[in-house]
Formats: sequence, C-alpha cells, structure tokens
Amino acid sequence: MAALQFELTGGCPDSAARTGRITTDHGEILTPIFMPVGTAGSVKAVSQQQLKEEVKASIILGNTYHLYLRPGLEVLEEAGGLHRFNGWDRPILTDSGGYQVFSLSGTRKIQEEGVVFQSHIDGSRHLFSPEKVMDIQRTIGGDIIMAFDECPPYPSEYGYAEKSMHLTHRWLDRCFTHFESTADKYGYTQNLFPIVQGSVFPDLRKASCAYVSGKNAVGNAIGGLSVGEPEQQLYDICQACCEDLPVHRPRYLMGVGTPWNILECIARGVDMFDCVMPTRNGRNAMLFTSRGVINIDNKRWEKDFSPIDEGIDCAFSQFYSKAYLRHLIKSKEFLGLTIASVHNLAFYLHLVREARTHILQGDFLSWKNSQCEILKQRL
RNA sequence: GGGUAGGUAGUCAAGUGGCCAACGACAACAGACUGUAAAUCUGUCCUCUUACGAGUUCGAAGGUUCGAAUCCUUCCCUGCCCA
Repeated sequence: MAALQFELTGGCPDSAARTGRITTDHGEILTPIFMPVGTAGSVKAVSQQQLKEEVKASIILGNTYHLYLRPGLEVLEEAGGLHRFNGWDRPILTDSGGYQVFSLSGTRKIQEEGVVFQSHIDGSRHLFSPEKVMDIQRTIGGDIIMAFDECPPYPSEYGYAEKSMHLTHRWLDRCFTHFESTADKYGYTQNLFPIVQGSVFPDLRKASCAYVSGKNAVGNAIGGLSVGEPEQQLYDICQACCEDLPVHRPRYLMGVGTPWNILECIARGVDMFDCVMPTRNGRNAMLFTSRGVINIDNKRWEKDFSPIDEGIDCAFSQFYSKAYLRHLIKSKEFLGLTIASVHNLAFYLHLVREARTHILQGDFLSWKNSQCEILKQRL
C-alpha cells in the first residue's frame, strides 16, 4: 500500500498537453481523465456495472457534504468505506464540500473556524471545519481527498477574492496538519490534494499556486473556475495555474466542463476533470456527440432512427436510436435517464482517450482545434 | 317520449353582466444547466406582430344591455335517470 504515484508518459511539442499514469491502491488511471460525479455515492441513473462496461470510467467522485448527511458516517464506517458500500472497487475521489460553500450560499455561514451549513434535507446545522472534513473523508475512504476550500462566486470583488484565498490557505494548513496526524482507515493509502483559488485575478492565482505548490502534495487542484466567468477567462486562468503548478504532479481542474472546455484545458496542461454536465444535462435531454450537441427533446429527432452516436465504443450509444431516446425522455421513462447519462459519460471518456492518443501521436493541437469546432455545433 | 346536468382555447377544467384572450393543470414547442438542494428550472402556447398593438373567440342563430363566456328565446349535441 503506497501513496499515489504519477508518471508522465508523453508530451506534446506544440502545447502543454501531456499523458500520464496515476497509480493508486485501487488501480491505475491513465491521464488525461474525466471522472464521473457520483455525489451521493452513485452516479445518478447509472449503475456501477454500466460505469465499468459501457462508460469505461477508471475513477469516480463522491461528495463529503452529501455522504455525511446521508447515509452518515456510522453507516459508511461500518460498511468499511464507500468502496465496500457502493461496490466500486476502482479509485474514488471525494470532494470536500468546498463547492457546497458556493452552491448552498443561501444556507451557510463562513467563519475562520469553518462553515456552518444548514442541511438541505432537514434544515439541521452542521459545522464543517478543515479538521472535520479530513475526518469525514477519512471515513468515506476516498483514494484522493480534497482540501476544504471556499469557492468564491463570480464575479467577486478583488478584496473579497483575496480574503477568501487567504482563508482557503489557512484552512489548507489545517487540512494537512490534521490529515498527517490521522491514519488511513481501511488498509489503503489516501492522498490529499490542495486547491488553488484566487477567482479571476492573475496575481492572486499566482500567489495561490505558489502556496499550494509549497505543500508538495502528490497532486494539485485548480478550483473556483466555471462559476460563470467568460470561457476565455477560464482558459487564461487555467493556463496560468498550470504554468505555476509542479510539472511532475497531476493537475486537476475541478468542475470543468463542456467537451471543448476539456480539450482546451488539456492543451494547457490539465490531467484530471470532473463535471456534472454529462449526467445532469443528459437527464435534461442534452446529448454530447462526436458531431455536436443535440437537444434530444427537439421535434427534429422524432423520426430519426439512427444510433445516438455510432462512433462511441458504448453499447448504449450504438444500440439505441435518437427517436427512441427522445420518446423515453419525453415520456419521463427512467430508462431514458440512464441511456442519456451512460452515452454522455461514454462520450466524455471516449474524448479523453482520443486526446491521449493524439498527444502520444504528436498531433494533439491540430486535432483539438478541429474537434472543438465540431463538438460545439448545435445539431 | 319525459326529466335532469351540461356543452369554454390541443385535452381536462375555472369563470356565471364590465377588472376576460379568458385562473389552473396537462400536453405541445423552445431555452437554461460546468467540484449535483436539479428525472430540475424558465419562456411560449387563439390568429397576425420582435414588441407596442390589432383582429377573431367561450355549441349555433337570434335577442336584451352602454357592455355578454356570463341574462332571454329557439335550435343542435352529450352524460345520467325514468318510460
């Protein structure tokens, strides 16, 4: 049982894109990688079997806030951790609840000690401190666990973003101190990733990257992006952060994004992504395909009996027709949610595998440029 | 044949003299969604117009009234009960 390893296996002459291999006690992850989001211990509407066989996911996420509220730590501990509980035996990454500081802004209060949340389930109040969040993630048992941060909204005043960043840094110190003074619970190694903040301000991002890099963590994350800022700003900040984070450690861009966002950020040096878009938007009728974006709800697909996307190595994408999926989604049939989610995730995983192939082939940049044009199209 | 309840926009269904192009629900059509309080939310939904607005509606035809989906008359149709 060993700490997470990262080996760079390929680079690109005309961009910062690279390929790599992450090794954890639950297996390997080839990068660049997309990680499906399984907030409450499940990727919504998708079974673990489908994640393996159709989506071909090598790692999924779980969420501290949601799992802490339900089923709760007692159940998770008695189960022997989330892997044993949900049957996913590949790597798991848990988000710290930092994003909920942002998304649950109406029901929480930020203090130096931590954040007091009001549960969205029953209204009960809970304090999330860096120490507590480390303890919870120890109990959930993610292979990669995230530091507790504040994700400031967009737009934020410079002064607020600066204060928020420093708070995140102080919390980061406490996360590491507590993490290092506690032990792995289930016989495999857990790994803590710090998170860069600083909103859209280059000097703050630079300072945050320096602070985060100083932790010499096994991997580093970029947070606080894709919260409403213009796309170009996402790319610029992402690039600046990648340039300032260690080369030999995996870089994880949190919460991003569209297929073209992912390709653009791979080009800038990101190795890991997660996003709810393929699942949430899939449930809401938006399909990402190798020809562009489809709103499967639209009448134009009513009699289109062609496969959802025959180019994707996924039985769901190849077997079910657009017309049938439209019917299922319009009829609110559960199967529709599953097909749309499985297809979208399979497409995302297909996309990062393709990116990897082109990085290794050395033609990533031109491939990426042509792909982005195609993928953005509204069909 | 007698009695009775009713006929409102794609459907169901409010409204019972002016605040009605007509509540609401559903369907339909379109949009949003980026570390998931989201199988959710928003908009349109008689016709024409981007909009302002204009024009036709509430089974049909007449009538009362300054004014009718709402009141009166006749007719047509539907449900239920009795023969």
